[in-house]
Amino acid sequence: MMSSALAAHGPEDEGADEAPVLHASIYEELRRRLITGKIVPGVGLSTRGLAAELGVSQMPVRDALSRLAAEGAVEIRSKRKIVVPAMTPERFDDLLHCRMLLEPDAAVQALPHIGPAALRTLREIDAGMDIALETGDVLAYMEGNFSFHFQIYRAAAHPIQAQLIESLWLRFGPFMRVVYGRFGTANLIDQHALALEAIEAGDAEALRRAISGDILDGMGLIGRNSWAVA
Amino acid sequence: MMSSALAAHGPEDEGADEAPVLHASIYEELRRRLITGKIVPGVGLSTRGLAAELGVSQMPVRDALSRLAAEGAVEIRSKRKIVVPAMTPERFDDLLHCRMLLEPDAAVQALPHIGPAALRTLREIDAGMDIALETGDVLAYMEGNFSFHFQIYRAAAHPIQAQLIESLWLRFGPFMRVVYGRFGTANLIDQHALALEAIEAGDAEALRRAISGDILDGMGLIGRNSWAVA
DNA sequence: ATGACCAAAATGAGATCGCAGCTAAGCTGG
DNA sequence: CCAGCTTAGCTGCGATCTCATTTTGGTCAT
Repeated sequence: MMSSALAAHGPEDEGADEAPVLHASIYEELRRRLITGKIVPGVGLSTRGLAAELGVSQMPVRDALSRLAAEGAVEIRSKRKIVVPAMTPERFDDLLHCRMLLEPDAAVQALPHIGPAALRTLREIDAGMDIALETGDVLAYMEGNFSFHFQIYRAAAHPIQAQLIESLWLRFGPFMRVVYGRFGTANLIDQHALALEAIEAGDAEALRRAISGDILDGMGLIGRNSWAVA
Repeated sequence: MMSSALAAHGPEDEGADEAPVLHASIYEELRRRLITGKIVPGVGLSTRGLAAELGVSQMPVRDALSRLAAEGAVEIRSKRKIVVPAMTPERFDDLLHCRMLLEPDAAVQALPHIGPAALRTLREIDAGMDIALETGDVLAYMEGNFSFHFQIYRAAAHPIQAQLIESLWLRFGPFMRVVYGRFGTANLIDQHALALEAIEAGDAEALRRAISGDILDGMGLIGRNSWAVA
């Protein structure tokens, strides 16, 4: 049962030795579910439940959840409860603030390292997102969005910075899923076109503005008023 | 045997329920050792060894190491080795870059929330650091430095940002220990005085400059040439 | 009908055991 | 005496079991 889910074993950050470690696979799978919003805030995760669902024992699940807890993606509340933290206005501000600090800069740092091949990949991802927008496929849109941004960020020679940004996405992914699910993806503009132009032109400042705009647009869409979801 | 080490159970980030969870204690203990540089890069950690040393079984140690690995503090070499990653010029640049992005801003954000009591605490910490500098107590100096910075950062209402910064300190702590141990602490100037003045005056820009200067001074001391340590 | 309380199910944490892989010491054959 | 191989001891990973505690559902008293 788990084979299908874990087969999509996303590219590892460190391209080192790829040992088929089970807990790493579980971690990747859960991380994917969080970033793409397959797991929404408030749901209770249980080691036994996930273990049964993925066909392994509790142990790898525990390791994976432990890692996710360290990254703030899940919260091991008091005792006997592991939940995806609910979004609050303060938390949202915090996340948005950090994103604005790290992501535009990461894009600018990456700019010199984006070659023609990477640019082509970016265009493909963007095209896929357009389709997802039209068909209203929220999951595909979020996956594409993630791929687009990190295709850029990972091009920079700053893996730690990229990792920090990832941990941010891990935290707001579940929440954005809820937002998109409520508002739909119809209103979303394709902010990536500006970024692509800036990359092609090699214009660092334009790229910075494009990424900043994308972040503010995507997260600003929420309006700071709709916190009923918890 | 572990009781003495684990008794110093640093204040948890989330001031929630303080459940005496064993793996959390182990995590705190190891984290403290890393930030204060008690564990130097390159040493091989083993779950069984640490478990025996701390008087627990492998499991809590595994959880703790798993968390630390997630934060990049330790590296689980796919085959049978857990090590503290060695510092490289690229890694160092990456870390320094991230610090400069996050920390000065965090200090500025925190400025309005630093009351008289917190300021007094900061002065006490600074005084302790002066003593540590004179006596050449590297460990006390690093502990004080950590306390000083995070007393500021944690005052801001941005726990996520503070957590990101912590993960950065976790990564360069072991390395700085080696550097201080080699160069001594005699050359270190007390950059914190400027920060204290800025805080007292409520001058955001001065505080930003002070923190930036402190980071560049402390890490720039290395000179980018002394990478023989591995 | 409602609220308090108790017991059973469920959960996370920890311990113990077994496994596969690597390392290094020790042995054997030349 | 040295080169090459074998083997025994670590290693981290995963499974299974136990336990204390929390949660929850149902029941009984008011």
